[in-house]
Amino acid sequence: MQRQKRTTIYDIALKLNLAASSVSRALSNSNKVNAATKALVLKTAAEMNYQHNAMASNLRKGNNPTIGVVVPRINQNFFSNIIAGIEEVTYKKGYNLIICQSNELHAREVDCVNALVNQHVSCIIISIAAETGPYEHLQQVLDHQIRLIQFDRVVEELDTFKVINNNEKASYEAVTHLIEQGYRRIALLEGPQQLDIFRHRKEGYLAALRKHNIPVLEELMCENAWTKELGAEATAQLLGLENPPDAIFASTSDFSALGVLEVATNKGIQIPKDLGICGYSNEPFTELTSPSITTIDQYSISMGKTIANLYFQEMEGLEFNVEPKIVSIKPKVIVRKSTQRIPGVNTTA
Amino acid sequence: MQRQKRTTIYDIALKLNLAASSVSRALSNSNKVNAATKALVLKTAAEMNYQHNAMASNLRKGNNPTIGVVVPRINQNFFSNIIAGIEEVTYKKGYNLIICQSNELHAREVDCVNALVNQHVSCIIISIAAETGPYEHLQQVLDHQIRLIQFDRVVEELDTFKVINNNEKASYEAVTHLIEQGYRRIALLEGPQQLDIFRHRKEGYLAALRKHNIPVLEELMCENAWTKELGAEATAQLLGLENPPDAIFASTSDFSALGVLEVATNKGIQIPKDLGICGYSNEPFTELTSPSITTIDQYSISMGKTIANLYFQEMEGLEFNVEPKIVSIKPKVIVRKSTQRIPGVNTTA
DNA sequence: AAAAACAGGGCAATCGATTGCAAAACAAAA
DNA sequence: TTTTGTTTTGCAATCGATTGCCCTGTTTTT
Repeated sequence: MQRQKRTTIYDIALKLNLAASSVSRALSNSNKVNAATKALVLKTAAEMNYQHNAMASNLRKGNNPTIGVVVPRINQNFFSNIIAGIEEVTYKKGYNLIICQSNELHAREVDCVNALVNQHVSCIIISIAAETGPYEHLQQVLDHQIRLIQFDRVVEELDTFKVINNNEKASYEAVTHLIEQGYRRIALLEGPQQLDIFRHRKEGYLAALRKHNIPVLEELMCENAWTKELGAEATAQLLGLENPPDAIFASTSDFSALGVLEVATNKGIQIPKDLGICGYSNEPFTELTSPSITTIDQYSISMGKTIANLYFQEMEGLEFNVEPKIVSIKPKVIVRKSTQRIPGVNTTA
Repeated sequence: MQRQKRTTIYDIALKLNLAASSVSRALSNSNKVNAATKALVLKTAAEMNYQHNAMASNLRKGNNPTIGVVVPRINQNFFSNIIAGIEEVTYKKGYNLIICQSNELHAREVDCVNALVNQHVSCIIISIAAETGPYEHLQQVLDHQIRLIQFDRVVEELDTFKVINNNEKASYEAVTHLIEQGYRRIALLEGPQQLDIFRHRKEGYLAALRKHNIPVLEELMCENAWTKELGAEATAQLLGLENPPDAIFASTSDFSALGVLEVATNKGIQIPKDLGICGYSNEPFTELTSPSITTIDQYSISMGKTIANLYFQEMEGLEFNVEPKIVSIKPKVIVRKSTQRIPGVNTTA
């Protein structure tokens, strides 16, 4: 494969009998070059089909206006919204976005992070995989003076910028809403407890129960029910109890809640009358099920923007050793039919 | 901001009293360097926290193992699945993925493409924006010897590799299914006709009607009904006709079909008995509505893989001027309740 | 008219890794 | 011991753009 050489500033310089430095200055619109020359260079560059070589430029300038993003799955509503939000901001700043997915695997996450460090990106934005492991790779990022922002699922011990949802608070409010609707035996579907977000959601659940003097029952808490299938399984089990729950809070995801809904519906259980269901994430489909599912919106697109802005406002070009900020976003409970037993009463917006 | 210098191969060379070239060879596992030295270099590199500089390397080697992807919207199910599929393949090949979204705007698409050309990416994968315009920017890509793969929404005139869905065929089959179910006055919700995909879908619709000797009625074809809102509007209008349709094929998207469903349901129309509804894309929610919506699956994740494989199998490292291939994928009609009037009869799978 | 300020442009080093070629070191063959 | 062959290593150019410094005219100031 013999690709013909691209036009470089030297080619332009040669043609115009100029020095490459002048061409470079003309192209970067420096004021150290005559307006006429500038125009000539620009014109010639266009004619010769010149394209700026970002690799060479970045190498010389020692910085790469690129941000790397590592998420568990690109095609998950929450994450693709986050990415869209980030892109919206980085695009305006002329930054590129390199995207990787860990597929929830720790080894792959490490791989992705290393590739990004090799690229000398300016910043790495990450939400860690469910399969956690040592976090040396993240420490490495910092050691290499690359900015690091963790979001949603974070390694708490690691002292970095973070953008998180106040999962505990959201969870607390969701459960409070259930209680206000008269539910008393509220089951919890938990996610993998090695992830902080799921621990926090559980804490919110427990806090709400305690606050209202409702006993916490071990039998009503199901570990690792974070897919539709696992949610369905857990539900089948819960509904088979001698004293089944009157509400299920699928704190893991709306998919899990969907599993709950299907099993319950198949059993002929009336929702919300006999069983309340609350999910998490405000996936688009929650509005469309029958009944529609109460859930928690995480403002994912705007969260993505917040993350990117954090970089540009607090980190770009500034000292490396500033005190990391932690931004906490309060998610919002979206009340829908799956939990509305008492028509008039609504939870706090 | 004074960031301390990163370790380079020169630093390692200095420390070990070697030449940089040897260090480079050791790190790239060349067989032109002694095993002992190799081990020593590797060890020292690790100790000194060395990280390979991809920018310098790519510059020297004159290639950038990176693929750029431009899509209208990152957070649209179809596209995020495509991206996930592409990533799956490129990750294994050690390629990076730069993602941009055009937001359906032509100017922004041009911007994104230019940025990718500047980066000297190896390949650009694109699905064009709804707001079309001149396609010089794509011609430019080819002029710069960068591989170009168009997918889904393509500029037909442009002679490049393409991965497309056989929209006409899919559409034909969907309408045929409607006819088999006894629907006779089938309305069509069209998308922007400057996009080839929507033209093809319309052709499939027309072909199916003709094939079954069903008259084509202008009043049953609605232009530009490709969002939920527009779909709803169009439906309201259609159902107000003296002779309303008995089925609506929302060839634009499932969102549009959702609009149809809502309006029809609100009017108390029985689905599928009095009105059949068919969407396009197999969005996850189509399974969840009541009734569930018949739609067309585009195998998006596997399509993403196909696209990436096309690059690696047909283009990477090969001659630039090979005859572009066009891969056509046949989407599949997913029959659900919104069109099943006759329980037994099913369409071809 | 001499001095100072400034505009415009060129020279050459630099960013960090790679690689063709040459040199050195060592082993094997004559 | 000399010659030939094979490893191993070093030298220096290269990829393409940027930038500090210097040089040459021209304009402004005194």
